[in-house]
Amino acid sequence: MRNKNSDQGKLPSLIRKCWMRLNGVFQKRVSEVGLTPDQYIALRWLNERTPGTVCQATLKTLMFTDPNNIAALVRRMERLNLISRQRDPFDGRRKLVYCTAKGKSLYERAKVMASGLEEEVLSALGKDERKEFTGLLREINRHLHRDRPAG
Amino acid sequence: MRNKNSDQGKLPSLIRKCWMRLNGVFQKRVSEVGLTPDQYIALRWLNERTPGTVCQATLKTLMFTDPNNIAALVRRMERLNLISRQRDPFDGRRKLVYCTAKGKSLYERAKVMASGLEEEVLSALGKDERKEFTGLLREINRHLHRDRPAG
DNA sequence: AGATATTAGTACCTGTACGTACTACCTTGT
DNA sequence: ACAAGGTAGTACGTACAGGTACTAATATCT
Repeated sequence: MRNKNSDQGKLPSLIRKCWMRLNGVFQKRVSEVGLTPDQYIALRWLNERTPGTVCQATLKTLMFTDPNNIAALVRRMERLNLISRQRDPFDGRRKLVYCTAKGKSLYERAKVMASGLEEEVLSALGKDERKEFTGLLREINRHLHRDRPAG
Repeated sequence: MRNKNSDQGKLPSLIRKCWMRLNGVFQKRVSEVGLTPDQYIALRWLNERTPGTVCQATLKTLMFTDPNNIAALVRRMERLNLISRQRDPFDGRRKLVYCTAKGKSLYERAKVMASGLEEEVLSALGKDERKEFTGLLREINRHLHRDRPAG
């Protein structure tokens, strides 16, 4: 039973390593065209939604993060001229986010670079294992979504 | 075939969410005794190794991160009096890291708080699914470990 | 002994995660 | 019309991830 200590905290450690490595590979790919992973993800959503329908709160939901992080991300992207922002004329609280021509150009190039990454990662697994794995991830995510202890 | 857009980039997104939520729950637990997740992990290794045998490079390896992050982590922990550092008298390059009494005390309390988290997370899965899941994670980790594209 | 390479650690930079506290705006209730 | 509550966004602080560039100490080769 006593597995020495290399297996202590197996699951958090494994998921942490998995995420960090996956993000690292992803970052290396998209950084070749001058984007970070999150910038790429944000641009992807902006290019998949009708322009003028995405505000920062929408991005927050789509990207599973905080208003906080979105604000910082969007500010950096605006500084890099990847996106532009303006107040929603129909709701003065909202700031609509628009992808610039430069943003779209980098996104299209990054898409080529990044495409196939998921396939490569999953290529470590067999056909059946892929469905099994993503299914288990979803279950854990659902479970963690409800686990709000001692908030 | 066209799954709308909610499933775009499934795997990175799923692993990201899984890691972030897991870390979030973990953080809530250990923060109740005044530690961050990484501080807890560092203290765990320090308390499992013979004192005087752990330098920052060792921690780097154990925690799967950079000298960079270790330096910052260890500096914060030293400032909080959780650990102390001194040069290895036998190798002047190394800085040995020691857990203080305060660090050990917080670690012991956090261990109680944090223990059972993995069990709770895995409780989303059945007995057989657990082994399956951790096995698949290991495979992907091994695969990503070799995937060093366009470094 | 002296030049070179390797290893441990640091400093500085950007980017991301998340907490609290705050402003600006919309909506609702009285 | 005005107060109360909810929502969108910001500012500030701390912590973590990772890049480059640098110092210091050790090891090696000549």
